Amino acid sequence: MPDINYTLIKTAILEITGLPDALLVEGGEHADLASTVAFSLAKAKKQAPVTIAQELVAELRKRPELAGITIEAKGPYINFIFGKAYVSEVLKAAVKPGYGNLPKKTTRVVLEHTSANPNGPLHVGHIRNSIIGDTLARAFRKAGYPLEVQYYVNDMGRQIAIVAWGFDNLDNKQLDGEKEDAHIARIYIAANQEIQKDESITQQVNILMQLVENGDPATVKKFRKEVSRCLDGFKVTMKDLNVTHDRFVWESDFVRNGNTERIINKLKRMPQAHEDETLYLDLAEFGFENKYVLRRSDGTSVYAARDLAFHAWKGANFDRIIDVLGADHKLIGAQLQCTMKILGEKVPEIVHFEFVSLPEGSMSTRAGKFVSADDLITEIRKRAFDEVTTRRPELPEDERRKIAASVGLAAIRYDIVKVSPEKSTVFDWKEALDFERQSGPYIQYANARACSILEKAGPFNECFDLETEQEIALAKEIARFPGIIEKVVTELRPNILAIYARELADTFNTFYHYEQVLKSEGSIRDRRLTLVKAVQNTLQESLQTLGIDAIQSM
RNA sequence: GGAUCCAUGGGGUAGAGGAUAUCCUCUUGGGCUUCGAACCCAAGGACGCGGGUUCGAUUCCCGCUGGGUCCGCCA
Repeated sequence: MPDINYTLIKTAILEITGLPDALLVEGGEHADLASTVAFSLAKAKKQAPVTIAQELVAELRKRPELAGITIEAKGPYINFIFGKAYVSEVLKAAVKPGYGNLPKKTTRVVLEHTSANPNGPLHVGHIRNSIIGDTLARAFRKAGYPLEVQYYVNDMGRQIAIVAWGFDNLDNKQLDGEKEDAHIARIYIAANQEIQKDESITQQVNILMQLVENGDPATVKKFRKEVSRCLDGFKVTMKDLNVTHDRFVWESDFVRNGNTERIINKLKRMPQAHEDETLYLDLAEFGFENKYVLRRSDGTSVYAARDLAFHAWKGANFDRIIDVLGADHKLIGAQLQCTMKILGEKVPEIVHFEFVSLPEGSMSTRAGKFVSADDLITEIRKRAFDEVTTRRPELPEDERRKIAASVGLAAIRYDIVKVSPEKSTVFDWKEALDFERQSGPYIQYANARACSILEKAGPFNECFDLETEQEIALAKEIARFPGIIEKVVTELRPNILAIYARELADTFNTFYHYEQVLKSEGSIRDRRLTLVKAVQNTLQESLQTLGIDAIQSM
């Protein structure tokens, strides 16, 4: 949404009509902006909306500040079409590096994402979290926010105790070429099978959990070793996905440094607190029917208590807290928010995404039912390499491998980020491996094509005066980019950027097929090259914000 | 049982209180001695059901149906 024109038009309508809302809507193919105020004035003025629209247009046209905008009534709609000066301004901004960067902010943001339990490799559900989180992180940085991205390491949960038990009691050899996280999953799955057979093992696991909570050095060391190994595996996967964290925060630190105990003591004094065998909060007055347990009868803290301590710490160090969590965390997320609020602490904003399941049902690390992100990455690179080899047989192999890695990454990230977080999805190998058409590679291709034109063109004089319908349509699409970045960070919906990037590529492809660039001459060639430069820059900025390589050749 | 999210062409998806509902796939028909066909153009096909709010609802509210998720001294 073009800010200056939007504001001018809105102000003018409000002044003329005296209404509280200018009822501005997207003009679609009719206009750049439209207003439906004529409808709402109809009853008060006792006139037909069509008549009112015509009168308003006459008034609006008298306004000097709207001189550059074509204003016309079409039936009851008032349409605004922006002029050439506007388009020139857009182009001038869009050819510059960093187009779409928003003014620097001072609000310190902390964003937590992925935070998968270190008991097995990241699977295709976890990476939905990673990719939504990482894309949001990139958008926040582009929007000018100082940002820290954190991974919360759950290193003292029951699953880790089960892993530790498995390493102590089962055949724990790492297989040849087996990645650390895959190794841990294998032991974890085996240990769970043993527990199924022999319930007394649960008792041994409980003891391990008590030991770790009390800081028994040997047990702490054991837990930490396996958790670190698993994280090493995660880091490889995340590097392949171009996902980065600034800091890994360990859950056990919040027990060790006393923060958990401190927040529990504070919570004990709350009217909602109850202490019998366990310590829990009754949040019924806020609509939660179950107990919010903080401490077990054996005195150990549960996840919720440590999570509260973690969030209190985040609140002390940052102005805005954002967590990316799966739909399974909706209830505990809401309880966390509720508790932080009654404590008078900063309340985190939570971005929930719905589950990724397999055609045969839900994924489960414990049951060994999952598709690992590593397998997906391996497969897609293989396919991308074949595709690159078919299209570009003349390139040396290492270059084809590099392109395949970028294309594969684009396919995975785009496929995941393009879908609204609130939609649950079913993982499908065939669709995941299809990187053609409505995909990341499609957008990369548009960028590569624009790069190729610019390279062939050589030096040219920038010209910002566009003429044809296709040129102007493309410039207006380019104009939307900064507003898209703004929208992503205010609505916390990275899919908006994914859809925009695809639409920009669509518009460029249509332009490309309608208008000659290199074969045109003089100022026509100059202005079209300028436009190609602007769209290339915008595609590149969009792709980079999506965490996708804007490769120049593919 | 309670809570919560989702429901758009055959399949997958976007969108928004307003003008002819987006894109991919699919089917059919066109376009490469070309600025890169991982592309473009044309045609076909969809807002689950019932109420309500509104000048106007596919979009907001309620109910129903179907599906996901959650309701543990797990995390």
